[in-house]
Amino acid sequence: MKVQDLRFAVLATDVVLFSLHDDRLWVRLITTQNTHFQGMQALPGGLIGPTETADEAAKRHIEAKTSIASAKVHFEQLYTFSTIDRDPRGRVVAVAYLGFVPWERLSEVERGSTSDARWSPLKDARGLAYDHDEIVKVALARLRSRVTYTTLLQKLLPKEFTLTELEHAYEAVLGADLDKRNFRKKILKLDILKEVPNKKSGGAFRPAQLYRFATDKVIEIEVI
Amino acid sequence: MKVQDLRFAVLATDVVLFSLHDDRLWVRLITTQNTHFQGMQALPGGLIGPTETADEAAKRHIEAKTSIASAKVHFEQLYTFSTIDRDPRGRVVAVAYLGFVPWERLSEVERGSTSDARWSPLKDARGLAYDHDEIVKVALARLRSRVTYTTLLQKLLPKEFTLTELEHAYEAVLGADLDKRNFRKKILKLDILKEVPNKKSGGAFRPAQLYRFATDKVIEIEVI
DNA sequence: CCAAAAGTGTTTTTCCTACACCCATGT
DNA sequence: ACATGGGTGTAGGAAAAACACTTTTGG
Repeated sequence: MKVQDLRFAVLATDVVLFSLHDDRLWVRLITTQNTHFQGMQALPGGLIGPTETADEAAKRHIEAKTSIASAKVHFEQLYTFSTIDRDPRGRVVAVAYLGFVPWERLSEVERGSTSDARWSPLKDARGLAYDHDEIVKVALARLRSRVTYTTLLQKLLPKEFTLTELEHAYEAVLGADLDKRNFRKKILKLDILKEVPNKKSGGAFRPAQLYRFATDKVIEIEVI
Repeated sequence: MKVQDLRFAVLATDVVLFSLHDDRLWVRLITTQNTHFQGMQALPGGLIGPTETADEAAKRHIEAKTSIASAKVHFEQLYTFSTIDRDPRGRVVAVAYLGFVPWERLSEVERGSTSDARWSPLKDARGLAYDHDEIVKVALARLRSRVTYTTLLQKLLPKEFTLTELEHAYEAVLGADLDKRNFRKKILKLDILKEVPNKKSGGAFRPAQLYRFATDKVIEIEVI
């Protein structure tokens, strides 16, 4: 076997970029240029270059394909998909990533749609090109799992938030209702939140205390 | 950019193959052939071929490099390492796997050492070639984490085992002592074990009840 | 003063923890 | 009969679950 023959595969990355808005999970989708999947929706992604890591490629393609500043996005490696015929153009091995961005950090243009990219409610994100339905399925399972034993949700929330907003975030991701009083007792006892001086007066009702996470790092916690 | 330039990387797989024996974790190591790491120990692994998935390559190399039948091994994808200079020979992206094999299922030759391959206590597995120290570190963290919320340990135990053996397995992996009575109550309440009719009479003491896992599948459980 | 979400406490039940002795067997 | 690991119960404390009313604000 010649060295050239060893380099048979193209390396790519695909990103499942999540945001949380309107008590629902959203995913950023693009319109694929691949003629085999004419006009279909797909996950943003692209090739990994000779001088960059998979992480760097994921960040680069998020910027290029979805017009969202990658500095706002928290990335985690998800899984590597290496099925032989997953791309009809040839052998492409994809290192898939999870991305998380707080809706509140997005600019008007980043929230918007173009003919090339848009936010879609997660539950409508089906019928995607390639094996991207499968990737989204794995992504959601990983997200749900990690949310129960880490502080990953902070990457989907603004810096400051109310306990009700945090509870709704858990409910949206887990697809389950939580008891308000028990949730508050539990989350405060974990000692991962800091009260901030300000309150959020959102309308014709009592203003809510704002909190932030004590650290920017995603850490392991007791199970929610 | 020409198509040939896109195929710059060699794809490889490395396997952290664990076994449990003598109340300790062991890892299968090989002697690397790479001249840059002359005579050093490394994880078993090798190139991914044009007509196989990463999973298939991991299985193939475990057979070829460590003389252990891959049918006995439970594989899980660990992480993909894509640092640019991780292999001095050129760009190699490695899809790393965890492997688990019950010591009791190994044949005499599979348990043994050759000049090419051997079992090493996990805590002695340092100073490995490439970035394999790092891969082992990630592997142990993943193993410890998964053991607490899944039935993964079944892949390191024989089909039938006593509760004491199961407890010792948890203690070896987690590096912590557990209370015998509380452990038994907890694990039995989870309802994942089946009593089998036989007992294990190991010597000059009361024979122990044998159990097996109710299912071969690794499932999620409450935290141990 | 009304609508809307914020915020709070108690009781019951379940689970966790700590801890020590008798049992069945082989030699 | 003794040495060895197998096997069991209980009490006290902590955490989980279930559950409803008062507070604060804007309109």
